[in-house]
Amino acid sequence: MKKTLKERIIESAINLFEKHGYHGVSVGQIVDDSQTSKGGFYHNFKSKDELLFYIHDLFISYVLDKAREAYDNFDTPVSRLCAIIQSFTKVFDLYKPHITVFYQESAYLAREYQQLINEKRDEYRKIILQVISEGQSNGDFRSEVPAEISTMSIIGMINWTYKWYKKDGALSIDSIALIFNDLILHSLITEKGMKDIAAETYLLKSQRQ
Amino acid sequence: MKKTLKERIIESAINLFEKHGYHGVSVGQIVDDSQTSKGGFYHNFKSKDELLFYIHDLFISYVLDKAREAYDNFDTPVSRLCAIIQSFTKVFDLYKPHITVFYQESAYLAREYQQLINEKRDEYRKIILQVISEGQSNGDFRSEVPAEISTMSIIGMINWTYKWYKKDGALSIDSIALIFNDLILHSLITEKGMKDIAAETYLLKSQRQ
DNA sequence: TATTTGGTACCGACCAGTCGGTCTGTCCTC
DNA sequence: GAGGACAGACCGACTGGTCGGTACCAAATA
Repeated sequence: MKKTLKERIIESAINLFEKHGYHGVSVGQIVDDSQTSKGGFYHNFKSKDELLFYIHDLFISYVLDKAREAYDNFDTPVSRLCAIIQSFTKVFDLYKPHITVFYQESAYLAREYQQLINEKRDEYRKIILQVISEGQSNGDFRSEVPAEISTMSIIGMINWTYKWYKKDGALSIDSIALIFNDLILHSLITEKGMKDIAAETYLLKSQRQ
Repeated sequence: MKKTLKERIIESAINLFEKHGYHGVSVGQIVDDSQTSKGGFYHNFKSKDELLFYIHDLFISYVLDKAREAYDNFDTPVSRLCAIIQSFTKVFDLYKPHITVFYQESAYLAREYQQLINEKRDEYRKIILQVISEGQSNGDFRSEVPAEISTMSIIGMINWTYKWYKKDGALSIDSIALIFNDLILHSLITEKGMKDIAAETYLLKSQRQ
């Protein structure tokens, strides 16, 4: 199937935005890169602002779906959390430019769009919070740490990946996801949680024992 | 001591940039807010770019100093790491607007300035990497996890604070710093490390045992 | 002491260029 | 022949930066 003009514009925009930032790229440049015209652009988008929104929405909607899926497909806090971490981390192979734009340029979203995005972002956060809270209730996760802070720590730790991850780097995104699982589980889990379920399957094997 | 015009300009700029982003604020607005003129501005700064650099440098230099200090004042991996985490986290009370600008707008730094900033940022990262590596060598930290990833995870987790931390929120920055210590230590430390030193002093007390 | 000099800090009207966005027109399809 | 998809010349607003000028102060001169 041939790419529509709209898709071509979005693709050009994402790549240019990732490199030079939203304000570092003019509509004229996007139009050149996607081989169209001002007319073609404004036929498909109400404004440059709306284009920025599209890019945001593309990513956050995808990642939110994945999180819901992960939640539904598993039934313990540990397995759910790990599934979410895995899916979240793996998104970087596919959506790194989107993510970069998402976190660098979201301040420039028009108010109306910002709200729509924030709702989805909050819902995403709530899913993680929910999983951690459930884990604290059933004793799998330590209760000394406020679930809100754990949630933000996890999100921060994974999101930050966009600052350093290279697709052709030494570590694949899958191994990075495993490491994140290991780090996060170690920081949250109780002794009970460790025995309770097959948590070891989510941990890296030690070379030392 | 009276504030110099340069200081006033920087202060205005930081606050405006935090709210509206670098590109959302014109030199004219900065000039109005700091009660000066275009002339006054360009007498103190070569360009708007240079002003952005100043703000970046202010923050990264401070935080780098603090990390060196933390390293020098302690002599075990665990205590050093915790001191760095503490000092890093506490910076948010003082420099949150700087940090916001630092991470949202660094893409727009001119190449020449970007390099200067990157050098300091890399040095900072190296200090943390060094501490973790030393801990892995002496057996305090687990060796299953690559030190590079642990480093980036820590940095990401703490940096992300700028997205959600509110000065008048439920948790003080000091308690947040303690929680970070707890989470990070749990994720890195070995059983030996736990016994070896008084690592408990850095962990939150459980309510359950 | 009174006056000149020179340098620094600052002022604000102004400019050239760029940007997002519009509008009229053309082609192509149904 | 009507309506959607796109082309591209064009516009007004605004931006970063300039430049001739002023206010002020300390040192030099008389």
